[in-house]
Amino acid sequence: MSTTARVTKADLVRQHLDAVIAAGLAPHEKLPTERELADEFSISRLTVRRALDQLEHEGVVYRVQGAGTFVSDKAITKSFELSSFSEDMRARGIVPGSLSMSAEVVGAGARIGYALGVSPADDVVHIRRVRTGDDAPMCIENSYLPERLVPGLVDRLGSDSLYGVLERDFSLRLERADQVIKVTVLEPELAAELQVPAFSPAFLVMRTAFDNRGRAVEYAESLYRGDRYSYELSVRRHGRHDDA
Amino acid sequence: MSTTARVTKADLVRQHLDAVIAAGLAPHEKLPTERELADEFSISRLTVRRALDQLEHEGVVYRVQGAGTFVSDKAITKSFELSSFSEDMRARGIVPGSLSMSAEVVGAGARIGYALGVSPADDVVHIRRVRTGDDAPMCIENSYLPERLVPGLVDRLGSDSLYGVLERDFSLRLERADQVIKVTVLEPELAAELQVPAFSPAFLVMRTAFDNRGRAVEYAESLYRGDRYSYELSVRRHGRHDDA
DNA sequence: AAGTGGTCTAGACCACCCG
DNA sequence: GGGTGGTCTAGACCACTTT
Repeated sequence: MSTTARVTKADLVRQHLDAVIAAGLAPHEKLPTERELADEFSISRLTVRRALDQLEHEGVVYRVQGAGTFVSDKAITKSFELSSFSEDMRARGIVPGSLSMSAEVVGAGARIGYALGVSPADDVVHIRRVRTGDDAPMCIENSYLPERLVPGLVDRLGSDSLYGVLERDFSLRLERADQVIKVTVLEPELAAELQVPAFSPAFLVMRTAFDNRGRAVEYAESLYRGDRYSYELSVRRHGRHDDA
Repeated sequence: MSTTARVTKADLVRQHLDAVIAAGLAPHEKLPTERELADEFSISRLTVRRALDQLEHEGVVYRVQGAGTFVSDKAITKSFELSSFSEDMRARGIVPGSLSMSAEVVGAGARIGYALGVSPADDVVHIRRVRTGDDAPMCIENSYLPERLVPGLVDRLGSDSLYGVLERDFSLRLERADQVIKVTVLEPELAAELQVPAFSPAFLVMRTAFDNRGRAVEYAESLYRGDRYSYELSVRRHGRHDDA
């Protein structure tokens, strides 16, 4: 089904602890010690620690040196992830859809070329979509991808998700994205497409997505209607032992 | 000076690699192998991997199994971090300041009490500030903290940063925050405080910050003017070996 | 086939918290 | 002082990419 997805021992421990906590461990209750878990699963302590590292990273548990590992106080809103529009909507319990789509190959031009790190004269695939959530217009999205990385993409765009096509047909897996989020007000034409009053406030999101080799694969500018959409994200303190 | 801040061997390797990359390694250039670095520093490979884990996490390098570790393509907009307003502004090269501040102890009430996980009848410290960037109003911020966690806070609020006081006087270190970001338009009174036209678009940010034990320490509602402020963040694909 | 990163082991010592 | 998490070692085998 999914793509390789090797299950490690640390994964098994993490899932076990997820289940144990969900089954009824209250906030601030103590988990088994790392050495106990290592014995129980007949694995090394380091492997147990990798499982706990991830749970701590997600805010599910916290650790106190010399004392133990404990369940965090609050149920966590899932950490912010790179996700497609469809995944994002489903995670919110909204049914995603698409009103219209057009795709064509055009010259990159200065702005798009700069964002993707290609020459302004290079070809890019331009995809424009109006996305819906529960059948209401939600977002106008303009995506641009270097044609060189996705030859023939325009002919493969069915009703499938763009990210699905990228992974299946081009072995491109997006790993990271930089986003800049601004607020704006909608010009009458765009407001009409989103079925909101002219000059309504909206999010303007500029996203550059990169694959596992750090290559810019997609640059997208999206307008989300402000009355229906919100960003939810979880941030952490860094804690590098640096200076400056 | 700082708070303990033990320097690990992994930290030294990371700083070394940071410097090497900054000194002139181009995107997609190959770093030394993990085994070479382990020999060079006379440490174990696992320790080298911990340093590379962090650099990969920050988007500075990427790794390809069977091939090597490489410098990422783009200068990274630093991964999104929990930071105070002052830190945030300084990171953007803007001088932070404060126009006005008021602090008082009030009853939590339903909404604030719910956000902080305390009784609506409990006391909270309410801090209202108008924040400036390069001497222009940037943000109106209303913060609420459970009085029980920060007794006497109102008397200790000088010109110091709130987060600094929390750590120094109360040993509260904020580790994580959940944020919801919406767009809104500013009522005339608030617009006047931010020195923008009435009904200008703005960010409305609701943030709950937690300490290392997962206790809600601060709930804040902030209004950022939309013409001067933008969110910049970097997101990654998750890759939990889960399902559902 | 050789080399690389990914996972894992069975220990060790240290720093810290608690009874 | 005993137990806990934090760091580290010197190996090992596997999966993968490259030549």
